[in-house]
Amino acid sequence: MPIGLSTDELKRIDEIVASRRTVKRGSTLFRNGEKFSSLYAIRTGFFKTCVASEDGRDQVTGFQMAGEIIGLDGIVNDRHTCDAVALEDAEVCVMPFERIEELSREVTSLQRHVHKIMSREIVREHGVMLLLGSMRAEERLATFLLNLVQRLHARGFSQSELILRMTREEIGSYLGLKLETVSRTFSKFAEDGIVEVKQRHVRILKTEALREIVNSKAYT
Amino acid sequence: MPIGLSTDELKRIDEIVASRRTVKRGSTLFRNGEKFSSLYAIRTGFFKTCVASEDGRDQVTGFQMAGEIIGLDGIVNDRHTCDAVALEDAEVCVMPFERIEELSREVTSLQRHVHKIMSREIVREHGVMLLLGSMRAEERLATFLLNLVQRLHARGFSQSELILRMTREEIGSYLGLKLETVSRTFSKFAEDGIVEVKQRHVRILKTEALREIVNSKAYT
DNA sequence: TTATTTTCTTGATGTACATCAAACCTCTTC
DNA sequence: GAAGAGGTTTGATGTACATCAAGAAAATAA
Repeated sequence: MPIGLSTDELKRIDEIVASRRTVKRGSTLFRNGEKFSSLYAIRTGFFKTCVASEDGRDQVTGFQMAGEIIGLDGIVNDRHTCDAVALEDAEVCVMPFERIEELSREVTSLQRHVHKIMSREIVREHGVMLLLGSMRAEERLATFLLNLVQRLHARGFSQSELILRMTREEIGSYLGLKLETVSRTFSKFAEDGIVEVKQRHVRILKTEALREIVNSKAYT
Repeated sequence: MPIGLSTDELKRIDEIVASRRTVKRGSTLFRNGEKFSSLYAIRTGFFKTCVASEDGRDQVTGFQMAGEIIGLDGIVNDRHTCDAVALEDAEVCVMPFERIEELSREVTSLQRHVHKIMSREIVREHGVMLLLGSMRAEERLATFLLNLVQRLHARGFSQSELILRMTREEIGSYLGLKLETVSRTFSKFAEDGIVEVKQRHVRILKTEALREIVNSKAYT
């Protein structure tokens, strides 16, 4: 979280965290319809967020990892509008939103930070809309892999190796594809020598090739 | 904008508006890459926002009408990441973001309001992701029409009649479809007696039928 | 360990939508 | 008014992905 704050400011921001909470793999941090009270900063673990339509359709709206904030959806209506499910055992910091608002009235840099987090999420979703609205299966999966590995790398993990914490079906839901298509596209990438895939373990052999796939002029 | 504020608070919020700006049909309010400085409240007119990928693909991320706020995308990086184009002559209130932040440090209700606006946009985009990720063409167009007419109705317009301010291609981009598919789907709805379509003029004859299409159990 | 479930892969087939193409309509501009 | 451009409709055809299905591999439980 920290970005050029004085030690005093940092201390105050620490006060935001009311408590910690652990979430077992497979259980939810919050659920659609539940009362909103806090934002959550992920300390460890991996989450997915998903929305459901009235008729039971499901859409994964994002995957979140350590250092990222979830719960922003709840602010508008004081109720959460999606589910946050832990894909591996996780620990989060509980940050009561009231306290965030209170403190960000006093600490300008925190106020700015909160705004940026929300704006970042809006921009991220623009990217997903672009992906869902105009990309082909290979481009979607390539984009997904590059994004994931980039975020992991920023956290000190490998640039080329990653373990997927989600199923093919969850990847498919996020990318607007069926799990079979996700699987086939992985196989295609493997055949082409772009990645090595062994179940959830993925090794990227040719990052550049993935980038080219993303920027392929195909599909005007 | 107003929601249970004291007259004093309202007066202060008025101070936010630095100026008004008119945007001619077809020209941009802001553009990807431009320096971010202000949010804009639409007074009159109709906008689309769109993002572009590096390889020139285009995706309409939303259509905005009177009373709605655009520009939130610019907050993260101090630069806009999408284009806002007027689809008809428009007038907006220019609200310097610095001033918004300043004032929302003092006026709690404004702070809350700003947070809600951003959260609402996040939730809206979740809905679009669901649409793009899991709906068929008819469901997408039905959802689109219902959403548009509902927002217009909230502004005092008809529940059943509307004039589209955007082309079939722009609708298609927003819905992840080609313009031909949008056109065909309109024709299909017309054949089924659900709507009357004459170019940009649309009259909804059976709102309920549209709702059923949206909630069709088809496509698990 | 074995049993059971969940997840993943791969093949055969089907379909919704894209693409290509031509004609028509509407609005603008001169 | 004529001429042109942009937008829309509709048909014929193609294709990317979904669906259906079956078997293999892991993960989890007994």
